[in-house]
Amino acid sequence: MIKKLKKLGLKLTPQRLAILNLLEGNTKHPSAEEIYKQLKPQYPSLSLATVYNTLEVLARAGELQEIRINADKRHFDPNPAPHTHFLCRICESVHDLDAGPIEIQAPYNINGYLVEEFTLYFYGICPGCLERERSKNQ
Amino acid sequence: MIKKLKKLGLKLTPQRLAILNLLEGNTKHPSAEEIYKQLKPQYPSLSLATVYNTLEVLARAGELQEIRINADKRHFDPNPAPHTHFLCRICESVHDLDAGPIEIQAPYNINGYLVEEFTLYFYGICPGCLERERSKNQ
DNA sequence: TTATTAATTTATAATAATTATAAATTGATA
DNA sequence: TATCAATTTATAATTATTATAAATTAATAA
Repeated sequence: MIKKLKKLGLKLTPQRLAILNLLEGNTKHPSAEEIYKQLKPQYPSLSLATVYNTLEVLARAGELQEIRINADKRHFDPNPAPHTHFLCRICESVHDLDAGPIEIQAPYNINGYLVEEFTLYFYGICPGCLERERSKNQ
Repeated sequence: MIKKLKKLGLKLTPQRLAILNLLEGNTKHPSAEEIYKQLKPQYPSLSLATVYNTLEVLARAGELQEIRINADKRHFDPNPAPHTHFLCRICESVHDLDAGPIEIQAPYNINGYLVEEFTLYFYGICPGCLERERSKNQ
């Protein structure tokens, strides 16, 4: 990971390492604000702008991916490989969701449109909220 | 269309009729701002808030659909039936794009997640911008 | 080890789409 | 035609994100 940053010609700053470290293996798909709030106690000088800058740089370098499943805010996934996501409309959590093989392979041409990438997002209710609803309605 | 509004218990206002009329058969997928600017000359008292309110009401009634393909702003489509869209990263225009049959049928359950709806968005370069790029690079 | 410098961080302001508010207006009904 | 709830309107508030510019710092070379 450190090697990757260097390879990209990026400076190794404590802020970047902290953000990378927080995201490593993280399956919660946090927003920039959430990342900021979680790191702030440990890095009191941390600025929200730095979080945005770092996420932007890392996303452009292909080290993570931005998830635009929520109209209100972006979420971030340390796994840059294309895969599908699910947004719960009750608790607003974002989950990985394997919907089986998806045959779309970008880039390709369709009706004269050059398709470079695509997003497939699922919306509904997550298992936790389904359970909670079930308990309530008893 | 007028019948539909009445059926929904919605008042028949000139603003609503104007917005519906503008969208009818419109394949440009305008944003709220664009709808507002187009109608303002003819309806000088029109407020942007009214455009948002009306679009919200009509979308909730299933008379049109919101397209969240662009991170910056929503677009609106008079066709409420599920179909796929394309966003050009050069001119930012939104187009209908038939990507062949999509087998996903909401609602259904996958891994304990209740999937109620999904979106499939394509990103790339539209035919017009491809042509323009081609001319430039000659 | 230290000086240099370009990259980065930081605090803060700006932006822009959307939503909330509350007063004024109006469509639908009796 | 009067009534009233629904709607419109102007405007302020909200909120995520981006821009700005000064201060700081990581990396490099002397």
